[in-house]
Amino acid sequence: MIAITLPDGSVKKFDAGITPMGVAKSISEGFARNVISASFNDITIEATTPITEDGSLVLYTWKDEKGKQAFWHSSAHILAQALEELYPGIKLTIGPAIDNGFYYDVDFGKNSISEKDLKTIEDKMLVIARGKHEFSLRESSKADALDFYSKQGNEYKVELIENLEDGTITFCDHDSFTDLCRGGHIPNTGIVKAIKLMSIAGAYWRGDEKNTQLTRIYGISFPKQKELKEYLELLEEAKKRDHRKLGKELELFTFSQKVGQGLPLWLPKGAALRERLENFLKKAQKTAGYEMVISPHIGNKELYVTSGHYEKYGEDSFQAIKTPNEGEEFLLKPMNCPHHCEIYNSKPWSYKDLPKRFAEFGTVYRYEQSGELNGLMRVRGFTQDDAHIFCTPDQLDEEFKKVIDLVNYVFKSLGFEDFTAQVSLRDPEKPEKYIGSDENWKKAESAILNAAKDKGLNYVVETGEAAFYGPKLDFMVKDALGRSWQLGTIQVDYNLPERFELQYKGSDNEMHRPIMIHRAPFGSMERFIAILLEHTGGNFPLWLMPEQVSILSLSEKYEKYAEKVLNSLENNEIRALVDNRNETIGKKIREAEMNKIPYMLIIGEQEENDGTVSVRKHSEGDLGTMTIEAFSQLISNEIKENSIEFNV
RNA sequence: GCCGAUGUAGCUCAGCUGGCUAGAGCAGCUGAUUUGUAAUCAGCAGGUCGUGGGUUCGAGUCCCUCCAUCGGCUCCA
Repeated sequence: MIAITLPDGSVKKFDAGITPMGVAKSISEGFARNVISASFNDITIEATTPITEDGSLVLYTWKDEKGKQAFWHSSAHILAQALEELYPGIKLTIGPAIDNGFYYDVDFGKNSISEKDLKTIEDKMLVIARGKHEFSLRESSKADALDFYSKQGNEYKVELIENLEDGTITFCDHDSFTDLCRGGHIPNTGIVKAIKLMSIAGAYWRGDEKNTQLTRIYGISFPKQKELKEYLELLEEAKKRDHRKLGKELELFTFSQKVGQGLPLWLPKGAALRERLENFLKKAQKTAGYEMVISPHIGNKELYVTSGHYEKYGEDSFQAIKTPNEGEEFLLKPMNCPHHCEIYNSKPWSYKDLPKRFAEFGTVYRYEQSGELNGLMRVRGFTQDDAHIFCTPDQLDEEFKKVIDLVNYVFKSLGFEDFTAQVSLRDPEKPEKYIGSDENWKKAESAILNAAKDKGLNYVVETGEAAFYGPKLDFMVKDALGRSWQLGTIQVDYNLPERFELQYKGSDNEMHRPIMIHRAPFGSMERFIAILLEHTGGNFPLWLMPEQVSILSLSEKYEKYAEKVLNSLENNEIRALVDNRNETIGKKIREAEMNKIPYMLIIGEQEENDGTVSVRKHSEGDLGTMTIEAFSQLISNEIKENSIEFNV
């Protein structure tokens, strides 16, 4: 007999060799029908794996993340089988489950497939699934495994196996198909009822550009047809919140081929929105002791030779600007920090002057790969809400924490509750990728980790993700499709102060090196607004709205009164426009609704006589009649309720 | 940059296996209408079908080049 501990803490006795499915059945037959995967002592196992010792068992259904992973991973096996049957001679590589579905990377050799072929593959997969073939894990010796794939000429699987230890290698069989696999499957293929292959993409073997490019097929599957339908509808809904679509509809920004790809043009409403965001941050930064500076869009080559960026920005970047002066070169600035270092260097400093916090909405230009450009999310010219803090080593921890406070304030004010913090450290195995001493890196990394812990941030640590000049703390937010984007960033830098020979006089009357913190709460205005658009669907907080109120006159007869209402609102700093066109009120309302105007004021004879306005709220409807003063109060209350004070 | 897809009026889209002057709705303009909570009516105008080549008696439709956009990969200061 063995003792099995269940998640609720209860312990049950079973004969050795009981399977998770057996345990599930002992709980209830109905529950057992839904169990598709399990983990034993925190190791994922099959629902059919016999258990031979005491331990704790968790059973997973489709509703659990782990269950979904097993489900999708198993679906990848079905995809692989379908591909092998349809395209004999292909080489399979890896096929994992991902957040939303699964993929399989395949080497099609000389052949290639296109999206037109997906339907055929899908149909084949469904036939396999309906066969209700059981997945069964089988151990194999390393020699046998190598032999199996060598015979097939599959160098990818051979490479994978070579990196595995003998005795830990398993294969998974179902139907006539077999694949190298460490496990984590559902009991049989029949549980997969609905399959949709989403897209085809190129993906490099082992994620390295130098390797062969494989064909990646993305798919998703569900235990019920209805769930697939719902998922596809969800994707359609997400498309409505696409910032590119909303940006066009709300006339916020545009792109022009003549201007160049990745170079956004801000339209009046977008520019106004952006200015409002900038002012919001400027105000908080003033409270936090920042000073605004301004630097030019280009800098002499020498500036970037000093900073170390010159050699880093090679042929894959915007090229240097030449002048009539022989040998003179300027670079379009890819970042603001070198300029700010020179601002720091404009005069000598005492430790009593520090910290100095120089802030600038600085526009930078980077030649991002064409395939990487994406609306406002990733562009070639963008404005960072940049600032550089120059401080003494003693001040570093506190300054870092203050920046976290500022970022928290910004995110909270704009309703980004759902973000993750990521601490990016260097890859200790590739020191050649980074500039700066080992000792300084260690100091900087621990400063970040301490601050993140102290501020109670919910963070993950990513090794090898650091900037080449220092470790960083990034704030990641998801877009409408669930893709993660970096917004705010805080980076410690020991390198630039060294390169620019920054210094200050300490209390000991000796010269010292300050430490530099780069930080940008928004990250960039472009990406931040893109994410804000996708989160709000264009229904920004009232204080940010380009147009807060639309005054809709019932007919041209009420033009005078409309103007009076407008003046009165403007006196209260409410942004409003009059719609005095010769159109029906229904049409004016419809257009205002579609333009997401927060409030509509309908005015006609009655309102003019009573000195009132009839208020309609976006997507909510009629709020009734009130005086202009009462309405102004309503607006200012709403703005007040949704804003937070920033204190240091 | 690489893999796959897309590119027709300001916007959203139709145009089947190549066949006469390329269509619709919305937006725009003109006129009528002066309106009570999500589209008033009528008329007009608007496109060298992303670009450049090619195949063909004939190309929006087929082939190639380039450009841009989208989904991924790689990269990311």
